[in-house]
Amino acid sequence: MDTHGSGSRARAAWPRSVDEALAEQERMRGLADLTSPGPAPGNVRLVAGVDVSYARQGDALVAAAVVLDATTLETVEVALVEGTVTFPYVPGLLAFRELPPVMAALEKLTCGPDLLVCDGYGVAHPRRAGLAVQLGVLTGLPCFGVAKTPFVFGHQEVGEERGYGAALTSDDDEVVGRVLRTQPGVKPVFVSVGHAISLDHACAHTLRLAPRYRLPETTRRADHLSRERLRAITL
DNA sequence: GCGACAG
DNA sequence: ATCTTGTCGC
Repeated sequence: MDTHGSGSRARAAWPRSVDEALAEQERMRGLADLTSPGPAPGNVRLVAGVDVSYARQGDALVAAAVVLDATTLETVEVALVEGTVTFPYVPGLLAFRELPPVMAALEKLTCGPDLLVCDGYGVAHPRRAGLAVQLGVLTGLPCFGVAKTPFVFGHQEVGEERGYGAALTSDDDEVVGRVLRTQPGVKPVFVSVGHAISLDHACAHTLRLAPRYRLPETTRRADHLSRERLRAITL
C-alpha cells in the first residue's frame, strides 16, 4: 500500500523515551481529522485489520495486517512481519510499542485498503491520541479502534441486544466513543474514532465486521495469524 | 500521596 | 500482551 502521501508528512523521529513520545503524541493529535464523516460501510471495498503478538520470553514479536473484502468478509491479503520490541508497554503510549511493526506489515501489502481497524482506542484516550489516532495520521487512511476492555472513561448501561450502545463520555461531557454490543448477551466492545471517520460510521463498520463473534473479523484474523507465526518461530 | 491504567 | 484446566454450550 502507499504509505507515503499524507503519511510521510506526519512522520518524524520515532521516540525512544517517554518524554519524546509524549511530545510526538501531542503533535500527531494535532494532525488528526476528527470532523470528516469518512466512509460509510457501503463506500468501503477493502478493510484492513492489524494486531501484534509478543513472545512470553524475550523481545520477539509478530505483526499482522489482514485485508478483507468489506462486503463478503473474505480474506483478500495477509502480511506478516517478524520483529523485536523497541518500546516498553506504558498505559497511554501503546502506539509507540505497536506501530513500528504494524506500519512495516502495512507496507508489505500490495493492495491499498480504504479503511483501517485496530485493537485499542482512538480519541477515547487520556490525551485524545490513542493507537487509532496515530495509525490514521501516519497512514492518512480512515481509522478507528475497537478495544476489548475499559480504559479511562465510564458509560451507562448497555442494552443486551446486538447493536445497542452507550456513549463513552469524558469529564467535560464530551462524547469520545461508544460502548457497543456486537453480540447479544456478550460483553460489549469499546469503539472510538482515530482519523477521518465518524463515530457512527465506525460503529456501523464494527457491527458489519462482527456478524458472528464479539470482535471484528479484522482483529480476530490478525490476532490468529500473528500468534500462529509467533509460535512457529518461538519453538 | 496512592492507585488505576488499551495491548 | 502472556500464563493457564476444566467446563458449558452450539
